[in-house]
Amino acid sequence: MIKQHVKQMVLDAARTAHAAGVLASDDFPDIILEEPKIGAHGDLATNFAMAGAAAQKMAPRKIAEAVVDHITDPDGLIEKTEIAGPGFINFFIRPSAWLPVIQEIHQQDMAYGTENLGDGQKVQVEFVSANPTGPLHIGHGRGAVVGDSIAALLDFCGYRVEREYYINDAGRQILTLGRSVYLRCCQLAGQNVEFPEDAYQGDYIKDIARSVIAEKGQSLFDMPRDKAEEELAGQAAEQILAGIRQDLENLGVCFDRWYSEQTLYDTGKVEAAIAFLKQKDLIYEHEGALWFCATEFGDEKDRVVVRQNGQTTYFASDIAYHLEKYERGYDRVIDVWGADHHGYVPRLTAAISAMGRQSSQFTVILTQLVNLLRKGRPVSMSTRAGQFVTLSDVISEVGRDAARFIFLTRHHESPLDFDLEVAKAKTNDNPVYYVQYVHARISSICKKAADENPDAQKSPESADLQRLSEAEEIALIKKMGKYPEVLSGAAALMEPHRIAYYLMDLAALFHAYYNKHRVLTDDTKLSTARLHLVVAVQKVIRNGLKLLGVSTPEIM
RNA sequence: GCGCCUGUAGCUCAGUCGGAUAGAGCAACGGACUUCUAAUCCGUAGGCCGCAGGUUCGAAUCCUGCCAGGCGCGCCA
Repeated sequence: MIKQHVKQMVLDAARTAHAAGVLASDDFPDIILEEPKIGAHGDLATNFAMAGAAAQKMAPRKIAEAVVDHITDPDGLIEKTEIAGPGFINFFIRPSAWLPVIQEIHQQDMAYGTENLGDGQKVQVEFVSANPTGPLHIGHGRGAVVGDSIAALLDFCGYRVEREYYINDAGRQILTLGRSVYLRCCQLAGQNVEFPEDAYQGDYIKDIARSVIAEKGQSLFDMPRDKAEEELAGQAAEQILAGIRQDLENLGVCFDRWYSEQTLYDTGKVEAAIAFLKQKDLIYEHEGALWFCATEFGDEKDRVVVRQNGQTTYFASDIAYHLEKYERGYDRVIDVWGADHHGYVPRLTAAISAMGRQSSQFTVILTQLVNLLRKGRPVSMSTRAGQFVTLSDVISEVGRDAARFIFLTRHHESPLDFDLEVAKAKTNDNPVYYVQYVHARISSICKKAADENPDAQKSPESADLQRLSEAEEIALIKKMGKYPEVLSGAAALMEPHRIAYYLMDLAALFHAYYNKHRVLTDDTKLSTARLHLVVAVQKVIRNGLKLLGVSTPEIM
C-alpha cells in the first residue's frame, strides 16, 4: 500500500519535472520500488534515475535530483529522501505510517494476504497419482505436499481449485500386480514356484497374499489362473490404494476426486481421443502402429499411441485424460510429477497444444528426488530386495508438521536431503518448531492477558497503536505488511517455499522482540497496543502455516 | 551423444524485476532464564556465488562455452 503510494509520488514528480522543463523526455521507465537490504538505504528505493538515463540523456544523479525536488507528500508519508550511489533515490518512511497494517490484519483476519490473482478461474491440480502397485515412498510425499500447498495457495488467491489423483489402474503393471500376488499365494500354499524378477518384490505383496489365503483358502486354485490373477489384481490394487489414501490423509492431503484410468477405457474416451486427433489429421500409421505427430508441436519425435499389437500406450490414455480435464471446464491444469518423468513433458504438452489449448493453460511442476538420510548417511532403498522405508514410516517417525515443513523449505526443483534425525530434532535445525513456537508463545501471552485484564483484547479500534514505536515493533509491522506481496509472488510462480521462508523471517523478528521487550507491562495502554501487535503476528503466522498445511499449537 | 535439473560459508539451504557492503539455520566460539514458554535471544568467526568469457552504469541473477553431480532419452508406466 505504501509502496503504491510512493510509486505514484515518483511518477507524479517526474511528470511535474518534465512539465517544468527540468526533464527533457516524458518517456519514463517502469517505476520499480524495492526494499533495500541495508537499513541505511532507507525503507524503499528506486532505480528510476538510472533506468531513465538513456531516454533523458542526463546523468542519473541529476535526474534523481529533479525527481526529488518535485515530490509532493501531502500525507507526510516520507520522513526523508536521499540520493545515493550511482543514482538511487532512497525513501525513509515515517515509522508510524506503517501502523495501519495492524488494523488491516485484524479486520481481514483469516483473509489477510488475499490477492485476487485467479479471478475465479477454475484450476485443477493433479498430483501424487502413484501407481496402486505399492506403498508410497518419500518422493511421493514431497509431490503430495508441494501439490497440496500449491493448491491451497491458488485457492487462497482467488482460483477455484480442485485436487485430483489419477489412478493408473489399467495396463500391464496391474496385471503384474495380480500375478505377483498369485505367485505369493502359491508359495504360501506350499507350491514350489519361481518368483520372477519383474514381479513386485516387496513384503507388502506377501501380506496381501496372506490375507487372500486366509479369506479364500484353497478355492483360489480352483478357478482358472487368468481369472484368479485378474481378481487378485483388482483386490490388491484396491487394498494398496486404501493404504495410499491413508498415508496421504496422515500427511494432511485430501483430494476432491480420485480418477480411474480404467474408466477412460470403459467409457470409450481413449478411443474418442484418438479419433479426435485422427480427425485433425495428426495420427498416422507406421510399421503397424499408430503415431501422434508430436513433432508438429515441438516434441523431438512422434509418439506411438497404439502399439503394433493393438494395445494403447500410457500416452494414449493420458491424452484422453487431459482432453477430458479441459472438457470438465478447467481454465488451467497443473500436473505435479517427479522429475524422473520430465522427458514426458514435451509429449503431453504437444498433445495439449493439438487440443487447441494455450501453453499458459498447462503447467507441469517437477519435484526433484528426495535422498533419505539418517545422521547424514543414505538410508538404503533397495526396491529389488523389497526393503525400503515408506512414506508411512517416515511420517510416523518424524510427524506430519515436520515432514511437511521440510518439503516446503526447498525449491521444488532442488534435490532434497531428508535426514530423519534432523527432522525429529526439536531445535532450530528444524525450523517448523521455530515458527510454531511463535504461535504458542503468543497464545500464552493472550491467556495471561485475559486473566489480568479481560477487556484488553476486545476492541482493537480502541488501542492506541501510536504507542508502538520501538524499532523491533516497526520491523515486525513492516514485515507483516509484505505478506500479501509474498503470497502473490508465491502463487504466481507456484513456489510455496517462499511462504515458509517468509514465516521463518517473521518468526525471527518476533522472537527477537519477545526477548527484548515485554508485551504485558504496568502501562495498560502500552500493553493493549502491544497485544494487538502480537496477535496480528499470530494471525499472519497462522494464515501462512495453514497454507503449508502445518498445525498451529497453542501450547508447546 | 542429446535434453532437463542442480552447483552460493565446513553442512543444509534462501536470494523475486539484474541493484548498493552476499543471507539464514546448523556446526564452532563467547554471552543472556527471579520476568508473557530458553523449542528463545545477543555477539564473534566463517565466501573465487563451480570455472572462463560476454552483455552494461551495475551480474549469484541474463547470454555463450566448459567442468562436476543427479535424472531422462521405449511400440514401459
